[in-house]
Amino acid sequence: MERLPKRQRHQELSRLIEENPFLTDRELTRLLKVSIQTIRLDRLELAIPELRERLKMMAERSYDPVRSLPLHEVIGEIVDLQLDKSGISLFEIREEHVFSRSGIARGHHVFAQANSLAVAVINDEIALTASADIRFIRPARLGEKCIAKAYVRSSGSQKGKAKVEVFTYVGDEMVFQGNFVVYRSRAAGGMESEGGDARENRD
Amino acid sequence: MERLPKRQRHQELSRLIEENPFLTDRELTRLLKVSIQTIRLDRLELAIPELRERLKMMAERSYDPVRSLPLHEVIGEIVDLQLDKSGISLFEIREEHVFSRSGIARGHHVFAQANSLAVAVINDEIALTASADIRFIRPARLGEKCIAKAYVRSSGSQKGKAKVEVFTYVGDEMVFQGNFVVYRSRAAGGMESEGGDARENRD
DNA sequence: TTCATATTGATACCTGGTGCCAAATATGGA
DNA sequence: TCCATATTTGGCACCAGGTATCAATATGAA
Repeated sequence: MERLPKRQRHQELSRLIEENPFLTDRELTRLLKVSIQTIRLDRLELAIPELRERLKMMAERSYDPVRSLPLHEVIGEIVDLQLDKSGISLFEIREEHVFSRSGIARGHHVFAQANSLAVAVINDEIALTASADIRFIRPARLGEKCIAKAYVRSSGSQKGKAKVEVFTYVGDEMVFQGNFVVYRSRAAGGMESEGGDARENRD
Repeated sequence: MERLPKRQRHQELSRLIEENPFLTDRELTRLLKVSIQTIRLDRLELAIPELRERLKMMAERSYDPVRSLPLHEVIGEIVDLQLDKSGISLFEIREEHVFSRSGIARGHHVFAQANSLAVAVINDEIALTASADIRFIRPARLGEKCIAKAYVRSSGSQKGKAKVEVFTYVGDEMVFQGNFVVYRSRAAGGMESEGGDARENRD
């Protein structure tokens, strides 16, 4: 029965569309040397939508305000949080975080994870980084999972500044260490801000 | 002649499509209470492409590997660069960078601009942030344009560590100040990396 | 009224498909 | 070899969301 050619074509078709979603069925006929009906049967079996649907999905994804604003979110996934005490977050170094030629993470991403966590761990309506003293112990590389641990060293309880120490590890190797001073305020005091902010660090 | 209704409709049409590019002409007829031909004449005059073209453009923009990985790029636009001496970059605080309730920029974005610039200003194949001592003088707010100025204080010429001082201003107010220590290396020395990286900070 | 601009209608045609049915063409096994 | 099944191809009607073009009406100002 030799089903392989068909399966191979399916693989090839999937690959082609994945690497260039802008291909029409007609263009695919030229690439795969089969009729346009076959292409369409194949797409049907593989549940690959037509060109226009693919473009629409891409447009929607890029238009989705949540997805299109990844920077807005807390960097890293917070897996443990004891307010005013400690917190842990995970962050995987992906393609978009590294220098492409070396696979080493750009420093601000590692910093962003630590900073997000330092702010999140403070139990107050407003929490803003005031200053930080940081060290990149060794580079974090593509694919590595960074575990950041934050400890509140002096909270000042209700107002003023809190000191938060953050250590980031890959496995048992420390890659980053930082001492953060975080402004905290329940009302519109401290710095020049108003509105509750600390809460949105926990979303 | 009362041309206003037409111009108003044009304005309204532009606004509607801008805020929802997924509208078909037929949906627009319902919103603007004119015939579909009028909608199409209007689009023609305003040079607004048809729905499918709009979706395709959006898909292409989001598919562009450079644009689709905004985190990968240097944060901020580098407007002046004298290698091993100084550099200036611009960065506008946008919706996606702030705490939504207060409109204050998350610290790591301001840091990212400074860090990107500190690394970019180093004229070497590899440049990685080793440590930094930073202060957030006052919060940067939505809509503000941050101007970061970096000065290389001690370059160590060929290898080792360089000190870079970065000051970020909004207008003439300083919002951030940081002292960066940047590893530099032409070969695979210094830290544990290889491959040329400094070059890609200038792309 | 008359003239110019705006708007609407109508029709043919386009791309990139879907859906369905039938025919042609492998392909493999008894 | 022949048959059954799988696979591929062809053909036709139809669809959305348009473009292009020509004609028919408003509408409003001089």
